[in-house]
This record gives sequence, C-alpha cells and structure tokens, in this order.
Amino acid sequence: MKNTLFILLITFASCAKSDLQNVKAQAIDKRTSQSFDFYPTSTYDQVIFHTYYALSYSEKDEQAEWIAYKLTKENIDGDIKRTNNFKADKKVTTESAQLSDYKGSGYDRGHLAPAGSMKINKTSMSESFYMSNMSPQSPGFNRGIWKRLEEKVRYWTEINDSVFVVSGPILDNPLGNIGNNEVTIPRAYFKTLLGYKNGKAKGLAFIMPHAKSGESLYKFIVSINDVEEITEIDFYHNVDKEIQDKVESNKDVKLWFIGK
DNA sequence: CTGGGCGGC
DNA sequence: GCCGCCCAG
Repeated sequence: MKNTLFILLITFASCAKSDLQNVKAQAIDKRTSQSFDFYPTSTYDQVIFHTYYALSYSEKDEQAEWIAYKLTKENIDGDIKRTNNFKADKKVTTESAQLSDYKGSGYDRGHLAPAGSMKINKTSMSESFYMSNMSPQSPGFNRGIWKRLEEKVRYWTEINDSVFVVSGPILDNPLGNIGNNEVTIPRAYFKTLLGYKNGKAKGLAFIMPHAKSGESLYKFIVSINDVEEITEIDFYHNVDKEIQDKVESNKDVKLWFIGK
C-alpha cells in the first residue's frame, strides 16, 4: 500500500478526540505536572492511538515501527490475568497482520508492549493482544532475554515515579519474513526508556540482537541517540531541549537504581 | 478451553 | 518449583 500524507491526516482526524486527550493526559508527570506529547516521529502513514499505548504501523513490514506507552506502579501492579485473546487490529486501515501469518511459522507472536505491563484493567490487557502489537520473535529470544528486559523495566517502574517506554523492531536487513502477509522478521529490537523520579529525568536504551542470549542485560545498553541513528526515529522530540540532550546521551545504568 | 514446552528467577 | 512467555489440539 502506498504511503500518503493524506492517510496520515485522516488517521489523526478520525481518531476520536477523547482518545488523543487521553493519550496526552497519560504523558503528564504527576509529580512535576510536566506535560508533553512523548510520541516519537513516525516514518509511516499510520499512527494509531489505543487507550494504553500508541503505535506507528509499517504496512510493508506488517508490524509497528514503534510502540509507546507510559508505566507507573498502577499499570503493573493490577491483578488482571493474561487473556491470550490475540486478534487483528481493526484500527489499521490497511489491515494488520493476521494470526494465520504466525501459525506454524516457528516464531512466537512476541508482544512489543508486554501483557505483563498491562495489568491495570481488562481494556489494557485486551489491547495488548492486537496483532499490531506483535512481532515475530524466536521462542528463545522472546521467552528469554527479551522477557528479562521487560521484567527489568517493571522493576524500574516500581522504584521510579514513571517510565515512558518506546519499544520496537529494527527493520533494516531483516532475517526473512513469515506468512501470506510476509511479516518481517527483525534482526534486532530496541527499547528506549525515559524515567522520572522526584522530578528528575533520565534516559537509557537497549538494542538486542534477535537471538537467544544468556548474557547480562547491561551488555546491550546503548544511548537513545544510538537508537535514533539506526532507526532514523526521533524520540522525545517534544521534550525540553536540555532534558533531551541529557537523557538521550546517557548510558549509565546506575542512574536507574539510585533514583537520581 | 486444556495441556504442554521453554526459559529463567 | 513456580511463573511468564508462548504453542498445538
């Protein structure tokens, strides 16, 4: 499907205003009352707003370019159980990937926004099972180091006030594709973090090769700037310049443990 | 829906 | 052992 700016405008225009308000409200840090639109720039024609996360959909790759969401303790401490109700995302006007694309492929339907971080209510849990939130991940990667990173982000959410997460595939030089819709198998995945604690901001990012690994998570730390260079996505472009410069160059994981 | 496998704390 | 991530039937 050919990308057009027109479709982008329609996507925004057709998005219920309350959705947008809701999304922006989520980007307010309660402690500082600082408010901003924290979504990255989009390379593709469809930016889709669900209630608990937003995504930029790449039709040619049949998956999101990035998925962005905010976490606080409330988001992850709920008692909502995992639903496994995988389903196509009807908000993707060009049609999202289908369950059949993954069936028998040998690849997991790997969450980009994890179900384990969507426990605040049934809506969030259910939304996390849209196929637009899936990427073909090898079982060893999805159930191993990728899961460990998700758990670490949940831990950091517990000891900080809020964490803004952007997660996605690295789509250049893919490993192949699966299914009738030719869903791209990414060679690697990234995760960028913007954390707030006592009104102070900090950043961190990870790039992980799409392979099983028993290595320490910290071996895969990069700066947000590094992710921007590879993906050509501008993260946090609406954040105050001074904060942006600081958080986007950080590679020191200690900032995330001592609450600086 | 159930049962089972994988990976890791 | 248990749980979170999935799969097939």
